[in-house]
Amino acid sequence: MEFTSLVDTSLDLNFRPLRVPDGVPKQEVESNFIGLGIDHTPVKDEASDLLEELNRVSAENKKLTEMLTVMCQNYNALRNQVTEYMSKHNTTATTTSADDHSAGSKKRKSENNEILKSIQGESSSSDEDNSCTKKPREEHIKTKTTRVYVRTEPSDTSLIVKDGYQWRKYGQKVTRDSPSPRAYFKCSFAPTCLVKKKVQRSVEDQSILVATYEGEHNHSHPSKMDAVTTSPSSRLNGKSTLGVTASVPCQTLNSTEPKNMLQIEDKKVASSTSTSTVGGHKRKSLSGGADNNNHQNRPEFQHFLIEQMATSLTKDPSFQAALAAAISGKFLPNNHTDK
DNA sequence: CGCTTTTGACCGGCGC
DNA sequence: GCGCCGGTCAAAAGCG
Repeated sequence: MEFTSLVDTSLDLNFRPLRVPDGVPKQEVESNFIGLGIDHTPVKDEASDLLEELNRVSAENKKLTEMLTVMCQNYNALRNQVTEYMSKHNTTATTTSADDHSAGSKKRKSENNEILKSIQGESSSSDEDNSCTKKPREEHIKTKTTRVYVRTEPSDTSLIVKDGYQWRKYGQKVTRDSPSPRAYFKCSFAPTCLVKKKVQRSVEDQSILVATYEGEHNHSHPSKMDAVTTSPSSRLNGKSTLGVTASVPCQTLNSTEPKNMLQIEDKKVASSTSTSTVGGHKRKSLSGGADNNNHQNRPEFQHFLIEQMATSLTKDPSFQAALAAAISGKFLPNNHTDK
């Protein structure tokens, strides 16, 4: 992505509420009413003003929705660039995800193949994404696998990753890959939702939870449907909070603790990415965008990048709402109904 | 009482 | 064919 698009990402958020949208000047609207022969009694004037205000707000709402969509896309691009930038500034970025799994003594062949596929692109189900293949299996359900790394408190021994969705734990196993058990979750928000989640502690850093999401939610994010009340499962543990909607094209981060989110590794787009390890944790770097290295290495750009990210977050209404909820919950624990 | 979590049993795939 | 292993099931326990 181009550098200029980064500017658009957050600057568009600084919308002016009183701005007349869609290039319809306010006075033109007024003249339209005049042209329709609307009587200019005070009551009618007030009604027309309200109508005009309603139209303006509706149009503005529509435009904001579009802006939010663009912002999501730009945010993803920005995040990828940051990830790439960080990976290039870490000389320890040498190992791949396959190395990550090689902690276990003996590796099963299929597992290695799966890892290899995940690096190269995707498992057989998403090989159809390559336009060069013409297999009739394109109607198969594409199981989208997303991996999320979440840093938790060292004292937190639970395997709960709070992402806003409702999960029901249906199993726990101790695998050979890691001494810590692996927890299996199913999405319990919608009975028809078949999304599964595996949560396991990182081998290198026990304070990092590795959540692997399989499938896509066929429902909207619960936090979007009810931003105030939290799900029962999400109330259980508020230590590692993040929001990831892997099912939507743009991964929306409604995180109240953005620093907890270390990485989102989306296997579906892994064909254009390569995984590497930064500081013991895997990082994703895009294969493209290397021509931006020069200005990305400059401190000005770093500062600008940080400012842009901060601006994007602080201007984001959802982030503000989440932050307010988090703060009110932190300082006023008895203020909100907990049950 | 209903939902969630726990946990041992079971199943199927894979390697030898 | 056997054993290992990851994933899933389901009954029991826990919890609000």
